[in-house]
Amino acid sequence: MFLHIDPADELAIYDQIVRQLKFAIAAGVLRPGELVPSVRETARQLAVNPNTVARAFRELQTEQVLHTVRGTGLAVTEDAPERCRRDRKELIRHRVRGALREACRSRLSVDEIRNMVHSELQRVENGEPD
Amino acid sequence: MFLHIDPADELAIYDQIVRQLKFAIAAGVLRPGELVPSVRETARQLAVNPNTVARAFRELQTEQVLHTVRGTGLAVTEDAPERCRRDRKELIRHRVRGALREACRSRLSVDEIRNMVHSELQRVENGEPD
Amino acid sequence: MFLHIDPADELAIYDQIVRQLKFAIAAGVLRPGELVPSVRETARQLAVNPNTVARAFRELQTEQVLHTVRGTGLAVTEDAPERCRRDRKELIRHRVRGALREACRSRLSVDEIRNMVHSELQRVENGEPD
Amino acid sequence: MFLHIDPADELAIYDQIVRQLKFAIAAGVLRPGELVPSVRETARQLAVNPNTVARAFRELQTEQVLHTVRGTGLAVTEDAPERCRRDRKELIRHRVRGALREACRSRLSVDEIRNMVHSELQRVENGEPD
DNA sequence: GTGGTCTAGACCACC
DNA sequence: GTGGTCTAGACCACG
Repeated sequence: MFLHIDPADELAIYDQIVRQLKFAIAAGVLRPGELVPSVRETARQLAVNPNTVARAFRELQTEQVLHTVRGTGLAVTEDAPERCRRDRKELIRHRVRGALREACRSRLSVDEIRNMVHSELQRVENGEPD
Repeated sequence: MFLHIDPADELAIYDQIVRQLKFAIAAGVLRPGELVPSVRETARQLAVNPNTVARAFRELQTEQVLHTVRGTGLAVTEDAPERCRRDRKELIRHRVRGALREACRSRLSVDEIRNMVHSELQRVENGEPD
Repeated sequence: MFLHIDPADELAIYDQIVRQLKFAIAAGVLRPGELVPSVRETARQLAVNPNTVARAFRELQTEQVLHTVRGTGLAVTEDAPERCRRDRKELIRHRVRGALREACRSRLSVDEIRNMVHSELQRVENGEPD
Repeated sequence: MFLHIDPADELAIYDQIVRQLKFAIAAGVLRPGELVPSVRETARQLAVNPNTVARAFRELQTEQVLHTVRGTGLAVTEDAPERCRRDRKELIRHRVRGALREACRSRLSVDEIRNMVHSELQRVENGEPD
């Protein structure tokens, strides 16, 4: 299973599911044509409300990342990987930009920002926890 | 006036006020002992409800950044600057960390992350818009 | 239901709610992980405005006594009992100290203070009314 | 000067003045017939708003502790000492009772309350600060 | 004039 | 259903 929910994350649960599924497709873990686990099964494994999973999958259908296969389930679309790779970069870029814009607004000096970014980048590379 | 509300910001209005006031204190624009503009006056200038401003100020009181001077108004506490400078850094660090953690989860390569961060850092330094 | 509002109490309604909830947790009536009654339900039962209850609960969140379970409600945190027991004692101590300090300032003799405290202590033990 | 204002006290300034004046009369520091300092002079010495002092004195007149001496000022009434001694005890008793009632409501055991009261009583006797 | 409390009712996102 | 935010407007005590 490539999904996991972090209840502490400020992101909505359905959004965590959406993103992680996109990331999995972008990374090639899930390939075009493959079926994703059913809403019920996913909800059970993540221990979340089925409505939440359904909402995530609905959103992915609207974005044409998933499509229904009648009587069978939901499958990854042909051009999902391309779409997801594009999205992935934009999502991250948007978040990075937001963080840096706030750093700027707070009047931290550019050097302070640089140092902070570098130290945090190292933490992340090393997989250090909070 | 050092406050302005950005309706497009996803942050709650009261939280925008809280942060900007802290930033102003951290930057020395507002000094210990000074009175902040009254709730009503601030609400008028920002064109928001007085309750919203009151909530922001109340929060700043529980964080001991402001304290009431009875019948007079709200004043900046003696050690607010230190507190605010500390808070500012932690706030930014938390946000940067969140952005980088998501980048990591997205399975972007470290190089891609690095490049993105650097290009965004330059944008911010140059004050380029969205 | 472990909450009740005393309109005669000089304490603000939201503060009565805060304290009673803390006392209930300190006493083990409400245990970690349990959901507290919803804002709307509590407001209905106490016949006060939901905003007032929400304010009380919000305060308990900033004190880390409650935490939100998204879309579900507010739950008692793991270390709330310890926190509440500590708070309870400090709250009472502060109030007792205030009373005795005023007694002292009033230039009542120590013996008079002693006697008064003892007689009041007995009243309270016996549950006598005002 | 027998008056001093504690800005940290939760009691209103005018009430602090009222009580301390009563306490001074109860203790015989101020005697019947004596003039109290003028509103202006008192306000100057305490560094508070003259309105606040005026309110305190007005209240003391209503309670017949002070009375106006035309063209001269405010004087302590004949039976003020008796009145003030009675008031003093009731004020203190009320406050002590309030503290103990809250202690009781908090479900602290009687022994815990006893211990706390005794330790605080000693602190006060020794004039220890907060 | 100031802040503090409370009510009433609306709208939102999330589960 | 849940909590969170915001608006509107009232009332209070204090200085």
